[in-house]
Amino acid sequence: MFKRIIIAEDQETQNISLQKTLAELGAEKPDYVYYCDDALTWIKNAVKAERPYDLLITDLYFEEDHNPQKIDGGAELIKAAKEVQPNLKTLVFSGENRPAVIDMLFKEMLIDGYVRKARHDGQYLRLAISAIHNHKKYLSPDLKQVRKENNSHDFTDLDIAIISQLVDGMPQKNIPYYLQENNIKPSGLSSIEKRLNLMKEVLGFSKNEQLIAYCKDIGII
Amino acid sequence: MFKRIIIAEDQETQNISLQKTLAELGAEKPDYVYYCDDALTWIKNAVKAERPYDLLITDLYFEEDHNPQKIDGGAELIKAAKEVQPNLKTLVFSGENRPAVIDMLFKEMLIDGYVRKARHDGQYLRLAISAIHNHKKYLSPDLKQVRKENNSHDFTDLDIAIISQLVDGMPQKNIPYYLQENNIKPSGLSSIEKRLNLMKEVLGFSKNEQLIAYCKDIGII
DNA sequence: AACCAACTTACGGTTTCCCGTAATGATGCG
DNA sequence: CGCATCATTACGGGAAACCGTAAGTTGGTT
Repeated sequence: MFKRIIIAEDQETQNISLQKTLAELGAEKPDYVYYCDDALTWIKNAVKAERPYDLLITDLYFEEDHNPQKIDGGAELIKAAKEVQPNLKTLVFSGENRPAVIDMLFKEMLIDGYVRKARHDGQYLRLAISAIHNHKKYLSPDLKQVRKENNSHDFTDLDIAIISQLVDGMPQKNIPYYLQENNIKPSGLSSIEKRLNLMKEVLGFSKNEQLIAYCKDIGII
Repeated sequence: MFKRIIIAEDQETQNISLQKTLAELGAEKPDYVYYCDDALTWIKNAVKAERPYDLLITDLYFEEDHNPQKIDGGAELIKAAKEVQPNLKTLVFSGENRPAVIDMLFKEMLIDGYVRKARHDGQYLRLAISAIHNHKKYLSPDLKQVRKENNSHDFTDLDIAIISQLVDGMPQKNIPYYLQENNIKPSGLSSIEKRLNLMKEVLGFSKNEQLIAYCKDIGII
């Protein structure tokens, strides 16, 4: 089993139950912090002291408070940590269930496991840690289902840019200027209209208002 | 301290940490369930056995799985539980932070406390349980801030009807027919336009899309 | 270079929305 | 009743969005 584990999780009760779950697994008492910056500091110090961590368990999203942070969330923390210690194993533990986000973590951040905060998360945490210890990847099973069900539109960067601009109050006819300035490729007004039409058609909507509400529901904005 | 507590929380790790937090408070070992229906069953049985619970701690949203439930979430559970046992104290423990939703819980469900799953939730849980034990209401402080900032518009039934229709895809010009059928008073197209303008002006918006996103954020739709 | 296919943009007519103004209706008070 | 005030509705010009079609671009193939 892992000797040295560090937990980055801002929610007090989650942090406690993570510690308890690890204890049941026979892991040594893990270190735990409530801020990303602290996590990186500890990881750096551990490397310097030649007692590096074996595993980082981190949430994705941390709430802001009166303690401003340089590192914004779990993804950035993983990136920074791997620069200090490339061989560090990483397990993400978060409520996030959007496939696009989780795919990115595995493909770009090269994380070793993802467990979603959901019904059987304790059990899956144990499986994940065991799998990672055996140099395997792990994804909690509740996410594989979501992927099948989700027969919905795949939102591209362009789609999200358009919707974000609408939500920010930009008139549709002015969005082309914004897209050009940000080097987003199709930037013509017709392309924007076509894109909006496609999204609404696929989802069975007739008005932008419906689309905005839907995007809020599934959390892409 | 409370003698008999029941916890309804589907997330395994949260459930564990709730139990641990309660144990630290000197409460007796609470009962805990992972489904709303089970919670109600236990509450009913406890009443029948004349050993009723003193406090119900529940999440708001429960994930669906292969175990279909009659009771959909924490709000319905509270309503059903109070029909069985009107004097039952209730504490909601959820990630929800939309003021409209939480206001509804206090005003309509008459809950005794709300603690948001966030940074210091363990500490606030202890304060909440203590406050409720002393027959006081409790709201975790991270939410009071949100409320102060929220210098917002007071949405009338008309406002909500208009916005709901837009979100359902009704063209603005057809909303008067809907309002007449439902006996909602000002139903002229001009009144609808004026109302939308007022809402947008107060909130500093220029487009309906912004308004929809805002209403989703604060939870009135 | 010529060609094709797919993508992107431009253009116009129509509908809807926006917004200011005016007319109508309801209510209260002397 | 007459009048004032406020809320609601009707109207019309102009702007924006919608939608189909045509023109232009790009990238790959022969």
